[in-house]
Amino acid sequence: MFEKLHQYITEKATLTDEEFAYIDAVCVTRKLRKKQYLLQEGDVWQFNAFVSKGLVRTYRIDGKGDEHILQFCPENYWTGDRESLLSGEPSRCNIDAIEDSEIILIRKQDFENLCSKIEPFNRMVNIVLQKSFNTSQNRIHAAISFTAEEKYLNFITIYPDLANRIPQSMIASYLGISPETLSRVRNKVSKK
Amino acid sequence: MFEKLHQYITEKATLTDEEFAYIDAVCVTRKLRKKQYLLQEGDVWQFNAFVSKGLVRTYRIDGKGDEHILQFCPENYWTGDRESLLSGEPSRCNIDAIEDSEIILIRKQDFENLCSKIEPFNRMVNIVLQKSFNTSQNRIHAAISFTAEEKYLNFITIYPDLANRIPQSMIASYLGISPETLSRVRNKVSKK
DNA sequence: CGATTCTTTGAAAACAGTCAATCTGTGTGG
DNA sequence: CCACACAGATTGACTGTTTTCAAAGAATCG
Repeated sequence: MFEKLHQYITEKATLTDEEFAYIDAVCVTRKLRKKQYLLQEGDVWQFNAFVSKGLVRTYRIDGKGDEHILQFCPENYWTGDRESLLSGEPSRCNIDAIEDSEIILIRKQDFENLCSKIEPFNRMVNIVLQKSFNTSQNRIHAAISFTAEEKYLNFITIYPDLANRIPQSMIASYLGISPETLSRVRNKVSKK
Repeated sequence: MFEKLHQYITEKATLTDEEFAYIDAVCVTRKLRKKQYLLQEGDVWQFNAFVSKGLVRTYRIDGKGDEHILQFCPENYWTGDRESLLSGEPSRCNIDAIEDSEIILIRKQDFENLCSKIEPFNRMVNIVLQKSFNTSQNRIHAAISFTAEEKYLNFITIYPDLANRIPQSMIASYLGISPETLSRVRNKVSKK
């Protein structure tokens, strides 16, 4: 049932069978069809979510109704809205599936129990969080330093696998440029 | 000696005198004059750094030699380069003082020991990290969604106190716009 | 003060965004 | 299996924003 998550954890920490059993006991699977929501703006997000299959996106909608993508999350990565999770406030984000996906959900309280009960799990989670932070910092650097072309080239070198799975318009949204500009940039780049 | 840090911790966790003593034992103070470096690109960063007084900035230098500011860190916040700290690789960042500052440094290993020895400290650190992540996400949203004017207005509403302590050119660098554009934006805003 | 740095302002150029039309590919229903 | 509809991508022309470069004007610091 939770093989993907076991495999993921095994690569990063050493757990006993009993500890894996603790984890399994609090995991819930949710299947998402393409375009289906995992979280809608206004709801309170209460989970840690591990994507075991597929691909989801997190985005916000601005005053003009435009979407801005904060995160793409493929299999073997964690997603959710940490802001709502931490504050208990309604989320400003939406999460939905770009591909048919499978998500493993662990409730906030259960997750915290796992962390305090299973020290290697706790360490793993902490390192994942630190890496997420670093990833964010690097994205900020790209967003404030790069031209549209550089943003695109950076994206496809960092995420070569994702580039083919995501509609261009969403990549544009993620990079903070218009779909037309992205199209032109790609055209220009391909001519080199 | 470390009153500011004690005060900070006391607001977020409950520790015994003995636990405070553990912390004090691994703290090192460093004073920084304005413009002095705390970290230079190429060096490995090995600390968690608490700013007890003053204001520092973290920035990177791009291929053209331009600076791009990743973080402003005033008193009562943590700074450093988590990327280098986690990987052990040389840092791509510089950290220097915008004002004369006092920094409390805790070596990586000592910090981890504190975390495992003092559970409330560990929890506090984890929450601070989560909040830092959320702050980053919000900044990404601003960077990819907002116009220059919106970025500036957002900045001064989020950091009203910092706005006066930081040269405009640095705010521009932080926002990813040119100093001239920021000047024009401010002019325009002040006329409303 | 004088020197340096920071900020402002103007004009031109580069860049990215918008709007509208066309093209492409995909999937669906007849 | 084809025709059609639909969404996504491309292209062109235009607009608007932001950058760049240069110069002048403030502010700051020794």
